[in-house]
Amino acid sequence: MPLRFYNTLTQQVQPFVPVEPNVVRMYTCGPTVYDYAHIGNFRTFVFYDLLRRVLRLNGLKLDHVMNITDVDDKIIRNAVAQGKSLADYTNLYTQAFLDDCATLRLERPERLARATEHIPEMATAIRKLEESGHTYRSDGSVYFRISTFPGYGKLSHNDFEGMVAGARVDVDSYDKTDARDFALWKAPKPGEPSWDTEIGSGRPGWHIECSVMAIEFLGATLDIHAGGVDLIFPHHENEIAQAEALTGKPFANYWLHSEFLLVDGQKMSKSLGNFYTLRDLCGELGHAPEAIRYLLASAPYRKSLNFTMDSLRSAATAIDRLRNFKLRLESAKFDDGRNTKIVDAGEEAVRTFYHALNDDLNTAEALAAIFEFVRETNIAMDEGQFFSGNREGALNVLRDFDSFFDVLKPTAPAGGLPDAEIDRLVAERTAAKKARDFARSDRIRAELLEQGVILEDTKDGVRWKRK
RNA sequence: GGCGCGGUAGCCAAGUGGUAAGGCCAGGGUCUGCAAAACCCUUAUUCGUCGGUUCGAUUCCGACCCGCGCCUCCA
Repeated sequence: MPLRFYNTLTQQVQPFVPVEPNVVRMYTCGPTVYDYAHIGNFRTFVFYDLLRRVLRLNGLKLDHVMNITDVDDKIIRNAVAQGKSLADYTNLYTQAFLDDCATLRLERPERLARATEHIPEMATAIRKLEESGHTYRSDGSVYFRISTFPGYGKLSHNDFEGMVAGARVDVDSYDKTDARDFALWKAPKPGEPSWDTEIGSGRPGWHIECSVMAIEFLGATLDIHAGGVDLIFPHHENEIAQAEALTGKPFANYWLHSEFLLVDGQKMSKSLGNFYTLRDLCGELGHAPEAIRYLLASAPYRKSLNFTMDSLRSAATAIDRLRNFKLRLESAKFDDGRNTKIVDAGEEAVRTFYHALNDDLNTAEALAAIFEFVRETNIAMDEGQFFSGNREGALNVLRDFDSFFDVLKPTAPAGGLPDAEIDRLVAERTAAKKARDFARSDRIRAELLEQGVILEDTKDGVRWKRK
């Protein structure tokens, strides 16, 4: 199946065709680095990662830009409150964000763009918008006049016609002339950071940052612009207005939006206080990053996903099942031969897997295909119908799975026994067991368990894994 | 009020105009010195409610009920 996505702009699932064959110019809205990101935020960042992977699976080369908003009201407020410079304050959370992304195995975009490093370009864009009559000034701030952009509302499918027609344009007013008008440039305030630019002193509004950096790096028309659904209005709507007023060209061909992570049926958010950071979950609560990644990836991105500790444990168990399967494939002894039914099942699973991913990233269906294969193959192994010639093919199914989901490799524990030491203890226990010294063998088993190592006695011998 | 999303088993969650994927939990079993682990099996006559179209609807249409989100910053 050719790759296809649901496009918020057209409200339809459409085949994905980049402007330039084989290359995808993509812009995704990144974090505002005023605090640690919570896992609701990371649902969207995981979505970007999956999006990148599915595009590459389709042979497309990526040119992906993600912004880091390192200047905004909250950042300024917090930095001032802590007596820190803007840079000191934002560097801390930028690094934390990047570390968290690495923990969740998120691929790095080709480019990360920090807003404060592109202020002159923003000023130039605003000047051009002023020259073409899309703006007005008020108290040193510059506002975008949405009545000058007829397409306003086309992304969020809001009809602002009546409002715009009825708006009285009062050039001399110091207020916004229309409730929907938004700030491109904010006047400097005492005690707050500001930049001297060709349009005067001040700092950029949030929306202009994305439009300008996207155009700067990727050109007037993007293939994909993505973000969370809460950004559709007003952020992305405003981005379109600015960018298209500036270039006269469509800003993005495909708009992709991920749904929220919910807690007890409500949006996870800082303001509601119902959030967990990655550090909360992986630190004191002891959850594995892979489980979080799996959970966030397991439901299709356009469906809101209810987060519970149960679902997180459930994700961890599901990963265990896959790891056990892999371990069994690698360690069990099989008779010579090859079962073509298993070969066919593997091919079918992989086919269904990719088919589902190409269908607007249907990760739930993709997972189902893999688990079905796992069950079929386990049964074959139980019945002695799985042979050495099947091993490689079955492992390849898992490799395909993991090149996308990326959860099979356990995150290395800090400290812990080295492999060689574990092997030694296992051998010691096996010897004790053979001598029917069960007290001793049980003691070694318990010791290893305490160190987070689980032993499994199988008919082909003992194997171990880390918890 | 406008716009958008959703209501499928105990929980999470796919899906199709032809009779309900998958994961977790639970129960049962295989294996085992005992365990643990692992593996297997079982678990929705039913898809928010009521109408309509149809040979047939969970799937299409209409109405209604409920939940959530955006409309101010927000992934």
